[in-house]
Order: sequence, then C-alpha cells, then structure tokens
Amino acid sequence: MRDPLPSYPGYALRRAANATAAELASRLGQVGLRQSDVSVLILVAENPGITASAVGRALDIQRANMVPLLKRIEDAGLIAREPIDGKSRGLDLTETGRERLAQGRRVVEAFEAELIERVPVEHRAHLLPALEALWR
Amino acid sequence: MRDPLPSYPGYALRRAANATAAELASRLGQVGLRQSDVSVLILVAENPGITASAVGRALDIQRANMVPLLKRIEDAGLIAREPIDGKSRGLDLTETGRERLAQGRRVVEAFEAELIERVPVEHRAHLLPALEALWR
DNA sequence: CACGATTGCTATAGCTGATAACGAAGTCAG
DNA sequence: CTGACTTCGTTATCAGCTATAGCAATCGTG
Repeated sequence: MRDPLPSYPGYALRRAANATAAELASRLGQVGLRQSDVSVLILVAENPGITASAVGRALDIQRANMVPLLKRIEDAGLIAREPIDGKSRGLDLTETGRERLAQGRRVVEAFEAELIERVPVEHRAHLLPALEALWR
Repeated sequence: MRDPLPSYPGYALRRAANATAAELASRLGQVGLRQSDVSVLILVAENPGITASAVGRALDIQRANMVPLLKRIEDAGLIAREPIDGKSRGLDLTETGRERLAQGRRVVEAFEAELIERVPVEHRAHLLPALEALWR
C-alpha cells in the first residue's frame, strides 16, 4: 500500500508523540498518575508555593483546565493549597504527594531513558535540540 | 522559575507535537479540513478503492472511529463509497475531493517545509530518522 | 459446510483542550 | 485615594480524539 505520510516530519512527530504518550500514560496509570499530574507535581516540588496560574503558564495549560486537574490531585491528598493573599493560593506537596511523585519520577525517568536508547546513536544528540526548535 | 521538564526528550516531543498540530489544524481549518481528513484523503488518493479498515490500520485509527470521520467527509462530498463485495466498500475521491485535497496538500506541504526550516541545519537530517525510531 | 476472522456499525465513555463569562482581588497611574 | 486595568480562581460548556464492548452480515479456509 502506498503511504507517503511517514515521510512528513510533522506527521512522524505526531505519530511518535502519540505512541510515546500512550505508553507513558499506561505506565503511569499503574502508579495511579497521569502525565499532567506528574508535570504539575514536579513543578510544585521544584517551586514550593507556586500558584496554579504559574503552573498553567509553564505547562501551557489554561487556567480553566487547571481547576479539575488540581482538584483531583488535591482530593488524592497529593498537594495542599493555602492562601498567599486574597486571590492567590500557593501549592505545596503533601508527604503523600512527595512519595507519589517519587514513584512517578522513577517511571518517567526509566521511560525517558528507554526513549533515548531507542534512537540510533548517531541521531541521539540531535533529537532534543531539533524538538526545541519546533516548539519554541 | 525552575522547570526541569523541557530537558526530557519525551516531554519536548509532546510539546513540539502539540504546538505543531495546533498550528497545522488552524491552517487546515481555513480550507475546511482537519488533519485526519487530509491523512485519509491522501491515502485514498494514493490507493483508490481502499477500504475503511485498511485506511484505519495505516493511520492507527480504530474501525469504530473511522465511521463518523468517513461519514463527515462523505457528506462533504469528498469521497464516494461503493461496494466491493458484500461487506467491504471501496473508497474513492470525488472530483470535489480531489480539489479539496489539492488545497489541503498545499497547506500541509508549505507547513512541513516551514517546520524543517525551523530546525537548525545541523540537526535537520536527524529529525525524521530519530522520530521514526521512537514510533516504530 | 462450518468456524474463525473481518468489516462496518452503534453506543458510550474518558481525556484534553478551548472559549466565554463571572466575582473578587490585586496593581498602578494620576 | 480613586478609577482603570489586570490577574486569579472558578463555573459551565463544547469540540475533538480515542477507547471499549457488542452486533449482524459476510468472507475465507480447512
């Protein structure tokens, strides 16, 4: 069957992203986390007291979409929110959150390492810079 | 703000894919097409009489999800379906479909060319092979 | 012929992302 | 200080894509 699509970089990019995202999601699901959860938890861990808005800006998640996301991980006991001033609330990891993040990190880091290994050596160093050029 | 995420290839991959997909979707929207439409139309153009199942397999779209997709582009007058045997139907482009695909192709090809140009020369040749290694 | 596989389809559900609108609270210029 | 503008968190809603389960009809093969 003739299929010219794989020779388009943009198409290959989407397919590769879908394939890897699905695999990571499945692995993270086994520790009860989603990709977005881990991203948020990492940002909160690195920036204690950060606001929901700032997390959203860093991850390109709209404010409105942060609401259910944060509610879920708060309900799961992973983060705590406490007022900074009248309108902002700072996010921090709970003890449970730290433990779950540690689990999530192990999954993510193992996965990232596998990803890199899948790329032939001669291309490896070029992947990240090329992707960053497309994204930023 | 500390943000270690961009140094993960998997994360950069997802961000790059999201960013480029959003941009392409917006451009294709201006000619009334979606990415999936164009993918299907290209496959049908290259393989006249192909079945919905075969298209789905090539694009990794489940049979069930092909139904509304094909219905939409059929209702738009872009493809025609005619029985091959009792259970299969072959897909073909209509004249309108060929014209719209030509428009879509121009958009896609211009976009792909821009994508490649965004990547610094020294990394360009490595992008597609690296992505294919991740995907397949 | 009979059985397993395939095709196309319905129905349904979940996740992600986007938009619009709101009240409350902060910020800043004059 | 005050008024204008911005920011924060939130509700509500919608579109798109993907996934699963099940079904009837048909096909291909032993």
